[in-house]
Amino acid sequence: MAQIKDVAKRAGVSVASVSRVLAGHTGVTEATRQRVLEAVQAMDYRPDLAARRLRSRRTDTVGLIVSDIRNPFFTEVSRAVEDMAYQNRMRVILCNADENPEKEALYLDLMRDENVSGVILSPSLPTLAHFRIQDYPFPVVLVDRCDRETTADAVVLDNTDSAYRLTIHLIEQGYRRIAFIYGATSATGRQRQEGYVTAMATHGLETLTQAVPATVDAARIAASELVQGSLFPDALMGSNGLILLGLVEALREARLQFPEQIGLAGFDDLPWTRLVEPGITVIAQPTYDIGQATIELLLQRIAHPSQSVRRVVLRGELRERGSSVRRKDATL
Amino acid sequence: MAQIKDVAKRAGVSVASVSRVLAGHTGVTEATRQRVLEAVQAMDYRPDLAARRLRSRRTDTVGLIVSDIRNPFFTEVSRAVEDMAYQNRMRVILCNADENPEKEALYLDLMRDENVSGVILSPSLPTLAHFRIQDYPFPVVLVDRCDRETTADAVVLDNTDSAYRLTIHLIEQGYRRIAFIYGATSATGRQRQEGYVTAMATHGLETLTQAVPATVDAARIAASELVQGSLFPDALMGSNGLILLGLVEALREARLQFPEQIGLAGFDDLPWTRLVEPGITVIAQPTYDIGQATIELLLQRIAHPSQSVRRVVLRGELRERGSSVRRKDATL
DNA sequence: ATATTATTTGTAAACGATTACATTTTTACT
DNA sequence: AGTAAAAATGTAATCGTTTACAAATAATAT
Repeated sequence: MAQIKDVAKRAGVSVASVSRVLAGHTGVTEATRQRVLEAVQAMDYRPDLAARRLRSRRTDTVGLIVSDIRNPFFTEVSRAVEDMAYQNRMRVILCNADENPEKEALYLDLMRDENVSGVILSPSLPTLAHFRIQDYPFPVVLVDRCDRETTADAVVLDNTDSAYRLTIHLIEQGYRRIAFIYGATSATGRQRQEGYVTAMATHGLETLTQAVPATVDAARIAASELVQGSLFPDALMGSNGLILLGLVEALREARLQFPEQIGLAGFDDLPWTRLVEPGITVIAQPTYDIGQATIELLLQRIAHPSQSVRRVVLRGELRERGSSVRRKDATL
Repeated sequence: MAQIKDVAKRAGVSVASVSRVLAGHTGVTEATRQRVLEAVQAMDYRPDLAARRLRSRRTDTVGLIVSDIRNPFFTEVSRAVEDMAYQNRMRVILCNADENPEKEALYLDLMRDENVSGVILSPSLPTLAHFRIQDYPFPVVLVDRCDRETTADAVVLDNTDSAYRLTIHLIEQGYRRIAFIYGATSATGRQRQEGYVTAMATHGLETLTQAVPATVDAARIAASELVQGSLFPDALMGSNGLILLGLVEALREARLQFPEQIGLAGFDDLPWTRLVEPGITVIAQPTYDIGQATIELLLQRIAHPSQSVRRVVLRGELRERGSSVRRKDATL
């Protein structure tokens, strides 16, 4: 492999000049720039990243720690982050924490070892509770999950508002005993639950909430018990795509038709929500935008470490489908 | 930050000894080992990875270049790869090529720059056609996609066989004019098409195939034309999960009920295939296993660069559901 | 006890870039 | 033309490890 000194020799300049040209620095004459570029081309020279990183003490790498890569929300966020990162000549190290605080800690340690320029993190609830930005030697931008207490850059959905609007929609459609099943491991689930509670309160309705681990199976089991128990909800809401999936499974098992026998709505406009007849009413998240906004915020923060803390809140969009149409016996 | 010389000083040994202990080398007495470990602990010493990589010329990093991260198949494969890699103290750089050969080339270059220990690649068709393992300075293991010509380690489904079995299943259920819609960008789609063709041939049936870009929309449009055209297929098959999704959308648009008016089957047992009444018959891929087998193969190859080329073929599992039940007018 | 070998330790030279600083060349101005 | 200032270039130190090699110590055989 060609080294910088070989390139320098061929171009008839010093290694410093080669380095300067490649770094895009000014203070190098156009003539030498051309000769260097030509030599680089001719020898197919590629700088050794390890050497560069050692000397420059920068890695131009960002870490992306997602809670659960199987959740399509995070898949799409990752895609956006990756696209933008590589466009900005940054590398991405992707880690999947599986909603496990220990894994999160492990990966955050790893990011320190890798000396990354910054990290994007969607923290589990325990991690978020203890999270202090100053504990880390790199900028951190939270995505999808944060709370009022944490002072860190973040990009999130308007969780409480969206849940509020979704709940109001159900109420307006005539549902009264609406049950809210939400993921207990994330701040997001909680905030959506708050929006639901607020909406129910404004109409003087009794709340019926159930926290579960954020998995399809857990949601299915919880929903099964709910619909077969003595509480008789007339509608179910799920706080995210996985949970919503579990709810549908439970309704299928219980042979309950929606919206005829029970209403249904939830978060995340996944492809299948349109296919399950007559379609499921959801709050759609602008997932790609969220990812894009997050990496942009991180890059800004890296460029300007002392700029004030920012929180970007994106609005969810209500998509009405058949699962929540007005009840025949509605009495508003 | 503490450096190795600080640790050495505190432990009262040379830097070489510290390095040896940390590398897990033999030839160091238990007493010094303890003192070093103690000092490392006390000072919270973390070796500088850039320096280590520069000197040792190894990165302990593998690259994972997937064709489309939105495809749940690759999500699950990534998960497995990541799990296993970190268990073996390896890092993973994940790249999403979006079925774009140029992006693939770009990322493969990047892998070279990063001096990775090895790469896992699911190549697009053009890349696969030109692929020669000796063009790369690192081991490459193909996943999901390879053909008879390429001599590289690979982990794949028994695509042709699975498609054959799935087609035979439909034929046995009484379907005759079966159309096969498959992704044109991957070897996988083609091989599955072959299996379909073979199965049709053994029963003397006419084939009806349609190659499309591997997206939901492309599949939907192609299927719409098919079912509304003059060819009158009595069943549709999709070569993967995204395409299958497009088929379902097309049938919904055309208001065609399955299996009553048209049969349906495809690849990938995605969560929603159970939910769309009465369930869709699919070939389930052992996705996590595939990922696991792939990274294991890569690690082996890294450890033994000259071992003979291996191809691991995993068997797909036919899951019969309502979308392919026997036609009333079946005349076998 | 001494010679020989095996083991453990230490010293110093890499690894391949970036960059501070010194030096040379060019430009601008009197 | 001569000088000061600015710009371009080059030299060599540096980043923090690993590891080849030399040196010291311990173990074994005579």
